[in-house]
Amino acid sequence: MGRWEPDARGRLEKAAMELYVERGFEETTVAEIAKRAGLTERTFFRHFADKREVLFAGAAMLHEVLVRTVDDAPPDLAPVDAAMAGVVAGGALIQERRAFARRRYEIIAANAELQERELIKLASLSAAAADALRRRGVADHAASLAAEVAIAVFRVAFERWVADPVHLDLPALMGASLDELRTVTADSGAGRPGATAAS
Amino acid sequence: MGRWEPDARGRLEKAAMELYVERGFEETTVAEIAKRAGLTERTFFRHFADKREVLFAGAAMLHEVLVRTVDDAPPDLAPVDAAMAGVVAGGALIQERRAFARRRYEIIAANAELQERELIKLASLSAAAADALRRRGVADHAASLAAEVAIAVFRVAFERWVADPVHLDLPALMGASLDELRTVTADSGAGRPGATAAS
DNA sequence: CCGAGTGATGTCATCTGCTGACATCAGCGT
DNA sequence: ACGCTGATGTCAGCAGATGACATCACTCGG
Repeated sequence: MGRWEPDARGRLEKAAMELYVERGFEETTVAEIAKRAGLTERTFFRHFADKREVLFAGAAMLHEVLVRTVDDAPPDLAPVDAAMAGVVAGGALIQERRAFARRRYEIIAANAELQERELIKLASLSAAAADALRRRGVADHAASLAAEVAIAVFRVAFERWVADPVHLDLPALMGASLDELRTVTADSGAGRPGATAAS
Repeated sequence: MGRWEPDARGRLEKAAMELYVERGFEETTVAEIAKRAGLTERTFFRHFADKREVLFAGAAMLHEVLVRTVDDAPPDLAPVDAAMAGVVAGGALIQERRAFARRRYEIIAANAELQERELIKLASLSAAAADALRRRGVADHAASLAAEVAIAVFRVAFERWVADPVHLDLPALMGASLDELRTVTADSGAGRPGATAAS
């Protein structure tokens, strides 16, 4: 038996989630989290860079899956479709943790600081996807744009998914959102692919 | 003559910008800013919600111009084009403060906390643009998507603009980026507007 | 079996961002 | 002249975050 109870990090994560739900993020102090986990404040900060990070540590897996999927996508897949494959894979992952994802979303939606952190995580996902596309030979700006589009679709689809208890299939919602984006984005003088009029 | 030197807020802003440039954002304390402005720490927080907000207070104008432009755009303009008109107007505004915009960008680029704030400001811009589009009768999700696309174009074009001293015309870069996005987004089986294969 | 080293944790001290409560005082209107 | 208002100052205090150092079970070489 160890000197300490095992899985300190896990206990901290659990305690933090509970408290964030019970009384809100701002109203929860790190000292309280640590106490509930049977640890000290100092130890909390050894496991998580800051109070917010508890909710985002798991995002590393998302990052990894997204990048790997883009890397492994068929080489002839168009940039946007490759990026979409990545976010769809991420969506599948999220769907597996449906209950957790929704609780987490609620917490984040209730606090501006957390939304900031969420946005920068999404931005870093976008950057990673863009890098992966460049690795496939996609030109610089095209890669950024395709990645931004995919993440935008991800974001919009995810919001639809959390908001609507009927829509169970996040990847499907992403596909639908991409279709919609293509319709919306299509040049108003339709049928002229490539052309544009940015006035 | 007043009891105090005039324009306390302006002095704080100036002092903060100077110090952020001189020694970096993190390394600057609010007490130092206040001291340089001839005021107290407490007064700083009466003018700015937090240490970061100094760099973002001016964004209100951008917000306003963007929304007004979308509202005033010809009613028959396609959603994406209306949103683009908004961000292009914003781009023109930024271009007028070219030197400031670049200094500010440097400061923000050097600090993660500031990037978080920047992202949430952009997100709120996107939300505002989407609302304006809905006011024009654009459907819910289409509005979100068109706004997200416009902001993505804004972001990418802005990065090109700051990075490259040769490209002086931000609005033009935005137009070009939109074209590129349309090319990238276009269905790979080109010429079939509306169709897709999100496999 | 022992002693040195390691790694996770605890303890303590300190900074800094931020906030509430209350005091101060010039200028303004009546 | 009087009181109100609004911008500022003063003071006290909490919470997040970090550095320095102590502790102690566990491990591994001898």
